[in-house]
Amino acid sequence: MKRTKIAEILRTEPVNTEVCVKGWVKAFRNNQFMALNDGSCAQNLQVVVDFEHADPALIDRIKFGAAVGARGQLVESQGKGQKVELKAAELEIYGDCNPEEFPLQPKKQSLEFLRDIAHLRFRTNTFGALFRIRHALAFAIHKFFNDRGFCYLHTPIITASDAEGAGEMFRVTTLPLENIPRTETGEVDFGGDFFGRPTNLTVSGQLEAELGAMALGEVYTFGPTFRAENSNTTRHLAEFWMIEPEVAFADLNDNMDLAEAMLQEVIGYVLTHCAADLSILEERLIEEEKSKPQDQRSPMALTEKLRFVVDNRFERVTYTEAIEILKNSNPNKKGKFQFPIEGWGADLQSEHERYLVEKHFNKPVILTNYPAAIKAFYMRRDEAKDGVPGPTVSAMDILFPGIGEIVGGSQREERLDVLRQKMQDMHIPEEELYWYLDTRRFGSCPHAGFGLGFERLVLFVTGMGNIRDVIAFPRYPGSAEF
RNA sequence: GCCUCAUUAGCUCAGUUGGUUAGAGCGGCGGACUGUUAAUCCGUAGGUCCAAGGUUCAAGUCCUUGAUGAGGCGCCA
Repeated sequence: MKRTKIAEILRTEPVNTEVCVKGWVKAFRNNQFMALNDGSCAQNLQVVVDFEHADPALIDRIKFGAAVGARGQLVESQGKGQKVELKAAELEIYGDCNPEEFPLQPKKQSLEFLRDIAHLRFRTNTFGALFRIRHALAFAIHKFFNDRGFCYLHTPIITASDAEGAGEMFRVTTLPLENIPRTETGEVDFGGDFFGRPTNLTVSGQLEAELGAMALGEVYTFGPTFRAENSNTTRHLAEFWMIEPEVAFADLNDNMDLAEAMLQEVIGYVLTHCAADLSILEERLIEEEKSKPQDQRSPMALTEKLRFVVDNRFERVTYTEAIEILKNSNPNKKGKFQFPIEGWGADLQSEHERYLVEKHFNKPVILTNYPAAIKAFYMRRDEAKDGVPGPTVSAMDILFPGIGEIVGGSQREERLDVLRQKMQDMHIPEEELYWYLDTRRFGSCPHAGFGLGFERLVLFVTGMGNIRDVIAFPRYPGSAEF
């Protein structure tokens, strides 16, 4: 008999029909009540076993974690806690699960322990909910761009340019590491390497996305991204997924509008489509925060926090205005900042960003028009402005409470002469990026785009604390298990 | 990479000023019960106290080094 997914059964409640379900045992109470979960939704289906007439050897194999199939009548439940249940006429054990060896237990287990058994943590309620939400977010992002006529562009994962300036890269090579070929001058001879030149894993698809936008108009990438930085934080991964839209004939304001609309729409999608999964994570968070002192608990529950982000405009502030706010802030005056605000020009530290987002504005903040000196070469130089001490670029960073920077983007420098000058100033070799400069030579136009760290978005939406817990198999310094 | 903290049963943790035989809850196992909701009740087993050195009559406890983990910072998405 064809199996029906539990999500389908709980939605349609086909009482008094015969159904077949297959899943994993979440609990077996009273020798009689099996809670079965097949991953299609957060809820379990209660399967009632006729223990008086069933084979005791079979009953004995119904253990936490076992894979089981059940066929029988779906009936209204006699007990409280569920509307319908399955009266099992036939049971089949697909895979036994020895409780003496199975690392998971039907109880709360720490996220750190579960990270060590990441191949099994999908089986927990928390990670089941989390990965369904992660999927919904990914889908909502594609839907958002598709609805607006964007073209999904697959940019290369292996790249030969190391001039992108987005951090340390992973080298890709087929050269024998135990016997590296050298040139006469002793340098590594990449002539015999697979691509005949040094190559790396991509740190960004942006430059290639710009090429696509210069013809397709509106494109976005959504792919794996790699950074070989020795970053040990709850917000960094060596392998993560990034969304990078790029829009022709768009300026910084269009860019901000797009990013804000996208974040609000995809979070809204999860609120309407993943209510049960969200409430599992919300409960988990509330439980976890019970052990924290009152003043360290979040002021809003998870769904309330998400609703707030969806319903309120993000605060848009220039870097120059932010410096003024920070300079006059209480923590700065009282010397509470580890890095005091000296004046215009320095990059903001995370304590400053946190103050702006979590204390001063208490909502997502878009910081714009940063000093040119602390931003990438491809960002568009602004016109000089009264009250702004130095040159700035049309950059924007979106800061979220608890996460920090979730989006980084800019209007791009479309003027060939200005771009070449900046590359020269920042020692970026023109010959390596001739193809990038060609877009400015032939039919250049104003355009803008941004990068969204997908795991940071998942982190925010699920309320998890560590980015290593929102990707199935995290890669970070010293860790590439599974 | 830097700073702080942690590592004791399968899991989560307690362990006093260095002092006899190392404790709990949950989980496991055995049994009872049988409309339960992380079922309940009774019983029971389970330990290289992260590793290696050191101090001491005596180390889970103090010191040194290392490993692993967590949190913070930097880099950034």
